[in-house]
Amino acid sequence: MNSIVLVVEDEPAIQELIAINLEHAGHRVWRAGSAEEADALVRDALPDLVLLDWMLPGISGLAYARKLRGADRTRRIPIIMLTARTEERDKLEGLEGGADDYLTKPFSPKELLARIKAVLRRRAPERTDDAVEISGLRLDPATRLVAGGGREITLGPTEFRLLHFFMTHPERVHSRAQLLDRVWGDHVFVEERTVDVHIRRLRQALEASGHDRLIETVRSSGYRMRGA
Amino acid sequence: MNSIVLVVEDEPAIQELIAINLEHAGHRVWRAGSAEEADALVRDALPDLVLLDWMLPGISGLAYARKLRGADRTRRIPIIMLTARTEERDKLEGLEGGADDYLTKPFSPKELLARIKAVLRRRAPERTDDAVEISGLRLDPATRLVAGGGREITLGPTEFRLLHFFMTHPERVHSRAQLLDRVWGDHVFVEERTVDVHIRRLRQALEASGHDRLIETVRSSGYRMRGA
DNA sequence: TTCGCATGTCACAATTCCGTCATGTGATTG
DNA sequence: CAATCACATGACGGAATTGTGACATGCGAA
Repeated sequence: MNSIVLVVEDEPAIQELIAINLEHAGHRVWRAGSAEEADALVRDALPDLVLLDWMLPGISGLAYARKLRGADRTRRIPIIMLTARTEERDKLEGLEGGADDYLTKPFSPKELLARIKAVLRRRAPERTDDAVEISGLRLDPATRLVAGGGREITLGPTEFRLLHFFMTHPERVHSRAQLLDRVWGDHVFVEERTVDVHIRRLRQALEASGHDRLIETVRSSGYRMRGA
Repeated sequence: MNSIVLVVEDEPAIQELIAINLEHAGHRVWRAGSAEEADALVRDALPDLVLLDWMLPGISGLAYARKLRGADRTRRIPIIMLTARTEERDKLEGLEGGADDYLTKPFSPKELLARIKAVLRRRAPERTDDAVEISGLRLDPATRLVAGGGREITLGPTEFRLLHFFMTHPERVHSRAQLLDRVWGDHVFVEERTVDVHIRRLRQALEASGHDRLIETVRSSGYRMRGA
């Protein structure tokens, strides 16, 4: 797993409790006591997920969620809202604000971790280290091994991440810009054509087992991996 | 076996009983009558496992478990909780608090030892003294002997621990930071590249029997031992 | 003390990988 | 059918990463 989670919570005791549990589960934790603090952190680098308290001094959690959803750079970050209220009304409002999930205090650490895992899997499955398999092509992040029909396949670091992303997001067409963003990462300045070259290298590596046909070119749009 | 076990128990008779049993089984035992005492010991050096009484004067066992889990330095230490209660609720809470296992008083020495062994095997198999063998390469912690295809292999202390760790965690990729953490141990201020040098030394030693090929470099990630 | 071994660090060599470009190829359009 | 467009491919120089030999240090045994 091992994701970076930004915890935005003004109550120190609760922040601490959450942080401890997350760290125990192998996540990296950034802490913020307010939306303003959180924003300062986000400006530097993007977390993989945000745990956001509903009630915050200054900008409210809900408002901050809207802000994150509003900006291109942060739109994709999964958000889980924390709240003491249990009313259905709030839940709906929270989800409308753009949260991916919603947790009512008090909650058990187990539940917290389960939700995080679920949300990450839904929104960013390439960040988990579960092995993926498609049509006899198997990729295992933990061992960093790729095998096609039994035979082992060697990939460079970038091709590995690229394939991992494709396999965790099959069927969908990804533009070069999207791929650069999600495989190369935030804040990179690279020619879009570079993607083509890496696609080429990936296909070449997959040729041995015939899995290169899984990577399809969608003219004038981008690339897509076949899921079956 | 020969692990260092920290026993945190306020009742002297029980502490004594446990300590004697553990020592008889070949473990080194540190004793503490409270969480505060335990903490003083832990500050100096890390035990391999903590036996933690649920009810303690001052900071409770559960709270202390949380604290251990909260700090980077102590997060990985296996914890077994001791309690007089048998209620399921407590058990769950204890496990959530981060305990690896849970022992209800009264328990037999045999059971205690078995649980310790099981927990160590699960959380830190490199701390048990079971012999390991992979592809004709055999390492026996008890006798500190390594043999490759019949021929004996001599290793320095660090290379031995490194190989032991690899053999107890095969296939997985380990980053240099992880290796430093788990092979070099606590309180190390060592360059990451030092790992490379020891990998080199280990490979050199394994060359004689051809087992050096089991240690693979995973560019941009770390190293991995082949399991078959 | 002196010797030998183990260790950590460095500098440099050897690889591998990456991003870019030039050019080729096939599809699309007018 | 020619012009154009989008992608494929091969090559290349430089960047990044890892391998390797050498050395200083520290520690314990002789």
